[in-house]
Amino acid sequence: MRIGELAQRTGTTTRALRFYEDQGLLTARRSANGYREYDEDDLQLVKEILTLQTVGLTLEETRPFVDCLRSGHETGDSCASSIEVYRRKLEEADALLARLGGIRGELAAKLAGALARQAPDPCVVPGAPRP
Amino acid sequence: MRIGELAQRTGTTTRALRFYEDQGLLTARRSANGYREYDEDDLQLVKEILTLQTVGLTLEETRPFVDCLRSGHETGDSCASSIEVYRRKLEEADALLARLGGIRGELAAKLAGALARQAPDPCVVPGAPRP
DNA sequence: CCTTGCCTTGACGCGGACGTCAACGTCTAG
DNA sequence: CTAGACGTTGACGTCCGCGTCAAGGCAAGG
Repeated sequence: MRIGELAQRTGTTTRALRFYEDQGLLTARRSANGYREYDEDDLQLVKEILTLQTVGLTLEETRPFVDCLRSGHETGDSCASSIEVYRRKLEEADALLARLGGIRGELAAKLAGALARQAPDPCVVPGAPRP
Repeated sequence: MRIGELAQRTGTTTRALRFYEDQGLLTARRSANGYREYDEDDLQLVKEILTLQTVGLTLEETRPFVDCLRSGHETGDSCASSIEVYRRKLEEADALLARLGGIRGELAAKLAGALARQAPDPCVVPGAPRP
């Protein structure tokens, strides 16, 4: 298949696919007229990349998975380096969750403080009919 | 005080302060030689900006707080528009936490799956002495 | 006088993942 | 023959919050 079809079947854009090629993640045979030609393996590879993107991996981080698929494994995460990336990203996610949770708390506190200052009466819920 | 001192007392850089000025968040009087001159109000204003940054607001989103301080209020969050920003960011944080939690779960599942495929024997912990 | 350290403006760089445009070749249907 | 849909490469734009020069002016100490 050509690039347009691959883009459509994977739900991405031709621009993205060419970009992946630039980054060395995707390679393409060329037909006589210079058009890129892809097969089912490429389809799987792109799907893998896109799936990994949705769970927060950068393109660089998908490289081990791509290499793993290229070296004949059935899944991209059959190799130790891929699993290592999973571990790292899991740690990153946990760290981010912790930070974000803290931030959420600070935000909530700031909001509460501002509301308290705005309406210093603690017994009346906002939306009082008469000032 | 001049820009270097302001930067030092707020824990930021002169470059950042000039950038804030570019964005219209900070204004400075000029002394005879063209140097920027700041007062204590500016110090508070910059501190407010930096604090808001740490809780995830973009510079653009700090603008209501800055305007609020400029219009004479004691705190930047004394105005309705600032409070509205708090609310929005709180919602954003919650949405992000939810997404990130989901992602974390997917990552954990992928890792577990990969490990299971790697060592199909569920009774032996990794690190077996003999293959 | 010279050096040092502060200040000025302006302009480009970065990371990430593409979008968008230019300017063109190619294939297919009518 | 021509229009339209597809493909090609290359290069610059986007967002954000500055960092990092470059190329100087200004003030104070020795």
